[in-house]
Amino acid sequence: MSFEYEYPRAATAVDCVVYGWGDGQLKVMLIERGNETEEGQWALPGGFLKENETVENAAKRELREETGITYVSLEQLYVFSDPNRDKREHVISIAFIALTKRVTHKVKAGTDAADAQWFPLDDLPSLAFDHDEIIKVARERLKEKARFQPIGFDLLPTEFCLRDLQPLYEAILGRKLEKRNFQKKILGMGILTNTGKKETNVAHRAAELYKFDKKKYRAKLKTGFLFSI
Amino acid sequence: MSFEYEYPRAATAVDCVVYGWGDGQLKVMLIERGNETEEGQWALPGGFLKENETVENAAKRELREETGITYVSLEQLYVFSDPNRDKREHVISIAFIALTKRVTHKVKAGTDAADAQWFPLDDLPSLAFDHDEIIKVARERLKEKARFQPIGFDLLPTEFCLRDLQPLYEAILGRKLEKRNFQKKILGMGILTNTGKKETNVAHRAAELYKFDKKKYRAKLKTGFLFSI
DNA sequence: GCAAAAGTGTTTTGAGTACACCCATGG
DNA sequence: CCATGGGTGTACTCAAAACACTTTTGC
Repeated sequence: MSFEYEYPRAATAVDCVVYGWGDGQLKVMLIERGNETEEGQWALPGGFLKENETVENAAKRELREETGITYVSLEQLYVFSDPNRDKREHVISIAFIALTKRVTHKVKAGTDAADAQWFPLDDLPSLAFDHDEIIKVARERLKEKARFQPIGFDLLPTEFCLRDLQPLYEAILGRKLEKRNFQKKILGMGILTNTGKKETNVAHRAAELYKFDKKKYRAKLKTGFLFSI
Repeated sequence: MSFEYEYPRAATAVDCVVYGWGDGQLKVMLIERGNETEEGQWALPGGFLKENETVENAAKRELREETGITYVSLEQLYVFSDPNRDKREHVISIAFIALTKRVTHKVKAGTDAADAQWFPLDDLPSLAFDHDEIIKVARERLKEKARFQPIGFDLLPTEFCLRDLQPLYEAILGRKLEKRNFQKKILGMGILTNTGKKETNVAHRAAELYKFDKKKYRAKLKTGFLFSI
């Protein structure tokens, strides 16, 4: 079967930069390409847009199919359209950033992917296509975004302590933060709820566990509040 | 002539939300569609991606062809990919935001455009496709972007006075600013150069003319400086 | 000289910074 | 009872906000 058009068309693909947080490091999910172009190379999860599908749905679908990852926050990152970015032909890629809480969940290689694995952001293998470029752009975006949007909570478990949050922000922003001021700022925003629970299995005073309160956050937004680190 | 592919492909288009500043108002450039789908409707300048062309170049080309606008700052806005956004078939649109200094320049309708015209942002005609949605997203982006990036200077002539800059920012941000504090903040940033020249033809004390100093701005950025209004 | 808008001084407030300290817990 | 890290108090600094004032210019 084949499809005919009056004018030439570039193929449309989606690629996802999936961030996770584990072992005190930012991580990115990569797949090892199966029986296709650039076989055996590590690459971002992604694939071609199907008929009558939004790019958002394509990204969700590919992520599920190739890595088993499902509930994540997805956001458009950038469009990469250099005619030579894919050796085969002109393929434009709509890149997405995804944030996930579950770095330890079972990752399952699927369709088109020989393997799927988390890699520390600062120790990545060589990548297929222009995916190193995509990751570079994504890294910048993550940093910018973290300054003014509460994305830290998307990378941590639902309940977390401030001792978990601070190193995460330090990793994203690439600089040290002062404990006291970080705590005052975050708690002072009034967008966290104290669960009353405490950390367990630590050899010192247990930290309190908080939850991000999306309702409070949205309400504050409407009154001109700006999250800012 | 026709083009055949193994799988179905959506068509790729680009659309530009071009902002201008004139008569104390934010304006958007629209074209009246010629001999095509939705003929006679007003729409954003844009069109289909050509073979081996980046989306950025396509946007530049369409802008030139349809409106005669050339040197502008262009930036990716968002990808609109609802399968029903175009009645004909699945067309995904890569939308761009463009800023231009020259609201009064000669606008020339060209290929595929019966007419091209500036419209005040708050008094737009009904639009083809999902272009009202695109403009809505662009409006939000402009506001966000203006908070932390010096885009105001892209909308004003190279030389301008603070009296011009302030109402522009008030229009973009949708709120009044205090004269003294605005001036202190902008000049305090150290990214403007006083040209030594003054306003002319005003019936009161002439304001000093400034230039945005891109070099100074870039240098400051490296030292951690953040533009912020 | 008067109207109009440019341009400047100054106080108050609150957030960000830096540093020092007390508290709870496991071993 | 001590090491470890959680949690708190507070002085200092500086930018943002609010408001009042002086200066320049055309008519």
